[in-house]
Amino acid sequence: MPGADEIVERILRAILEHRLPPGTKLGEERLAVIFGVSRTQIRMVLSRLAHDRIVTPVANRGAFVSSPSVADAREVFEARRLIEPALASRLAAQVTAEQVARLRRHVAQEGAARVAKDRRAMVRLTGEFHLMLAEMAGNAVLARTLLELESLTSLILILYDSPQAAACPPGEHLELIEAIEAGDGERAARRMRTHLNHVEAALDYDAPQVETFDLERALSSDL
Amino acid sequence: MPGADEIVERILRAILEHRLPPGTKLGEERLAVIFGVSRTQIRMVLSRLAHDRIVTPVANRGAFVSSPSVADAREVFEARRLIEPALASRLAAQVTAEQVARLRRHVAQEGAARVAKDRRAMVRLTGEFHLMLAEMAGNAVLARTLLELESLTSLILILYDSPQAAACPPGEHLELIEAIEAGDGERAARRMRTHLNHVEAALDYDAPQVETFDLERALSSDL
DNA sequence: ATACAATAAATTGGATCCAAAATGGCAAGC
DNA sequence: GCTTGCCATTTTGGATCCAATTTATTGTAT
Repeated sequence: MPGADEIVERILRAILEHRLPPGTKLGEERLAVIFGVSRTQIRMVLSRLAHDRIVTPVANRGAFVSSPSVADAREVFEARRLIEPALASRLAAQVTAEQVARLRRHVAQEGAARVAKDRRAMVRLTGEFHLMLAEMAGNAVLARTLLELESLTSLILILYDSPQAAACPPGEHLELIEAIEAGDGERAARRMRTHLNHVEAALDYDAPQVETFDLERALSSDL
Repeated sequence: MPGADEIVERILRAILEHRLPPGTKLGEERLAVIFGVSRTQIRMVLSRLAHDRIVTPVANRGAFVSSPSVADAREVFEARRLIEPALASRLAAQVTAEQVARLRRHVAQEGAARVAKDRRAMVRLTGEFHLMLAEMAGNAVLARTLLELESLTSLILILYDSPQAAACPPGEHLELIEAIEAGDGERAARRMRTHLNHVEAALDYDAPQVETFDLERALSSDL
């Protein structure tokens, strides 16, 4: 029987792995039996997720996985462009050989998932790469913020990414590691910035990929 | 009877105004009668605040207003140095005359509180100034993050600021506004950075002003 | 046959209740 | 007189219960 923190973790992980698309209803009783806890705990969990905008509560109707609007998406990427380049730069100044090795191993896994065409693993690993950088940079406050941003990014990708486009362009993580390993903070920051620009540029804000429950509501109000 | 969101707001405001020092016990029943709601709501509120590290839960003993460690404090200021200069720069590029007027009015209030030696108002107003900038910059995600950072800063000031030192050096907010009004993003970012450096430099990380419960725990582990 | 209305089922939102742990006071003993 | 151990009280942590709103279903009427 997991605690509230662990349940939050597992739901976030499910979102990061694209197992929970935007608009999914998170019924309290359902979750309670899934995790083997009481509804009270679940409501605690949903309250926290709602506080981080990962979940959107609708009065008397329950909590739904959020469907970030285009405006939300732009804000998330803007925030990431602020935080992550600075984080990469900081890491370049203090990175250890052991950390570089871990990053390289991780990127190797990404490559393996890519050739295996395991999209779920790919999405998870690319997301985890960014979180790994944040943890290594040694600022827990920012790492937590980035976990939130990464989760929202995951939802944004489902909504606005063209299905065949990779979550992160292939070689860019490796180039980033090289800049970090070389201790070149300026270059690392620049590469992170362009990397994030590429990810956002691959989105199509005009064509949401999934029928969001916003759409459903729009339809139902049409009757 | 306020909702959970409003109660969170009011507790955060109390922290920003230095009415809730670090280490204060937040008993559930106490809060429940204060806000005229049931304990269930309060536990929701405390759960959210704990999730943001504003409050620290101790098993079977209740929730306490957090006492950020020196390491925590450094991380908070590092995060603010990352976010706020970029925010100021962004605002400089899009600020309206009406917004500038609001900022000037706010700084005037700060000055009035200063001459009136109303420390509580001063602390609240200087904190609100930074939050106001974040809101005007038009990124809700970052504004929320900054509210969290500002609350933690408030606790840090109580713990490590020398009592007579002002929370923010007098003229710097005004200089910042001038740079923003001039549309000079580069200068605005630079001034914000030096401003935050001044605030942190005024701290004395070696001499906590209050007996934190971290200290108490250090003593009790001495027995 | 379709649309509408009424009723039944399910779900959320909130409060109350119960057990477990901790705190504080009290008495006994050193 | 001070410390130590025990018991009562308080408080947290969790689950259960109840009311209110919503959703689904069924029946009826046009």
